Amino acid sequence: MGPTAVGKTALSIAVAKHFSTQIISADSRQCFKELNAGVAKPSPAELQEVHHYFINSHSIHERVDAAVFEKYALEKVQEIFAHGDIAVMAGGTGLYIKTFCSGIDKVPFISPGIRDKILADYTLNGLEWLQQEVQINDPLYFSRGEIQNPHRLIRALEVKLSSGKSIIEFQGQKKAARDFEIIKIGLELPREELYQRIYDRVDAMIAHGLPEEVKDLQCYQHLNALQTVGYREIFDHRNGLVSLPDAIAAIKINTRHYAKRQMTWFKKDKEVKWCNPDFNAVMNLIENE
RNA sequence: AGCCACGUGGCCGAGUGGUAAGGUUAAAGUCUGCAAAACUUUUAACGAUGGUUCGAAUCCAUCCGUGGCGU
Repeated sequence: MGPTAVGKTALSIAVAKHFSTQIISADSRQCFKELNAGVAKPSPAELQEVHHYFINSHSIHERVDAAVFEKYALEKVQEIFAHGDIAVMAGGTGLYIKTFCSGIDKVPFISPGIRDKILADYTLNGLEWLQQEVQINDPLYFSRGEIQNPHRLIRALEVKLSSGKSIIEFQGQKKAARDFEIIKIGLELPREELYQRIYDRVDAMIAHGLPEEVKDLQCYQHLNALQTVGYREIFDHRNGLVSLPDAIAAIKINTRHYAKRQMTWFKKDKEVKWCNPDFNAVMNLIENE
């Protein structure tokens, strides 16, 4: 794991080849086959070298979330273990990695209708309405949860309306047990170097046709999968809100913010062993475990 | 060397006499079903000098700077 552009892809391929195994990507955007120029997937040649799961495996029209990933990745890791002892996971989506490693609290199934209704009402009536609904229906969450955060409020509300119970009652369940060992390795670079790599990557994405790709996806700009750094900013440009140079500058800033959030997330996990994105350094960490 | 306008935090920007909105950047952080998402916190400014006034970012003068017009 590690921030975007730190060098996870190349390193994970080297490690997977060393162990003659395969890779499960843990990236919430690279799984979409419709997204290419903006999400820094492994190249076709790299995909040829080592088999990757969760790359191009889903469509932007499907719902993909942490629970979907958990189920998918657990299945695939068993397939890999059928042929060997070691599997490699590589990615930057902290929540997905966490869910794979220790599970996610089980919450009863929620019918799609409930969520759609809440979303529609929220879009129409705004945050205050949402807060009121949660206050009325789930005072427990309202007193303890993040009441400024629409996502969390919507989640709390759908769980309450669907199950009759507060989402808080479902939280804090026992961590899932896994029947394999996990070694967590974090890749890091000095901030300045990482930022330079981010800038270079963004310029490369533009050169490799991100604006054209975005053009073709514009009719899907409302989909969650398109709420993605690189795509949103170009949508803004295409919608006449900003110039292309300004959009590119915004992509660089937003990618930096993203990288920072990733580092904040990963740093909290004390099980992570940190090193530079260097093959020998990583192999040392693995052998010491 | 004349006329006009302007000079507020890194940037944008509100504020015409009562002690400085907001946005953005930057920094730090939160996180169990949209996570490349969403959210939270923090820092910091009235060009300079002098004057009027109980009180000036707001009014006056001079200077400095920027832009425009003129020459």
